[in-house]
Amino acid sequence: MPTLSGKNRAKTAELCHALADETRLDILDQLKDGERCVCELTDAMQAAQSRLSFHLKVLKDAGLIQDRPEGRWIYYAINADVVEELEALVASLRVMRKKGRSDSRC
Amino acid sequence: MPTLSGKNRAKTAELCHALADETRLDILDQLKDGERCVCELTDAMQAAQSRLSFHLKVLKDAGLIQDRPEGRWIYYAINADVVEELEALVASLRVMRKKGRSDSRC
DNA sequence: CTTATACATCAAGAATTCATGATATGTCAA
DNA sequence: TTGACATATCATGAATTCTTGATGTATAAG
Repeated sequence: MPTLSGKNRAKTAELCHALADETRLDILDQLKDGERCVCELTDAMQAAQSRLSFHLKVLKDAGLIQDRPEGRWIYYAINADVVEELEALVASLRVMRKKGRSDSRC
Repeated sequence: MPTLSGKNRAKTAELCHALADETRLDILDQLKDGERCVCELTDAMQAAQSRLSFHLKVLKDAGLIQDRPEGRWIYYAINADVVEELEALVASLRVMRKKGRSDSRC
């Protein structure tokens, strides 16, 4: 579970960093409807193969996508579990309704 | 509304980039329970003032936080609207249940 | 066994991001 | 008006990230 504070904070930052690039958002948009192999992505997007490979690795290292080798191809798909964790993370940002100041002062 | 594709994609990347740093996650964690001025954050966290100011600007430019000047202090708070937009964005990553391959091929 | 295809990885450089220390701006108090 | 405090901004350098083109590896077809 990625969290704002504590020992998982670095993992949270890594997850968000994986989302912080337009090429990678494009990839996720392509994967939204199901798995795709790299050559399909290369066709659909305007990106050199090594560039795609680089970004797929960033997404995979962050845990956002999974790969499934099949013969000569490797199929990538969004990791549904991590998406649920992301939802929990964003939910933790919901502002407390009590606008209450703390008792600290400068 | 930040989206995966289309003209808001850059805004989405900016939002996620703002979340992709441990110092900024710390700041958001501090703001979770209500607004704080910079000096309170400086006390609570282990960060030089100029460093905090830099990261507050990143968060503010991305729309994640708002500021409210009051006398000599500036109070920062999480922007609830943007959090809701983030929730919608993450929801759009939910995997379609039909694992169906598309009709494309390599 | 040779060749083509799908993909990963590497090396080098450009661009961006971040940290730090110094300086600037504005507000309040004495 | 002088000085202290809260905060922003700037300049510099270090570190990280991204792109590109070249090379490596595995698989499959002929």
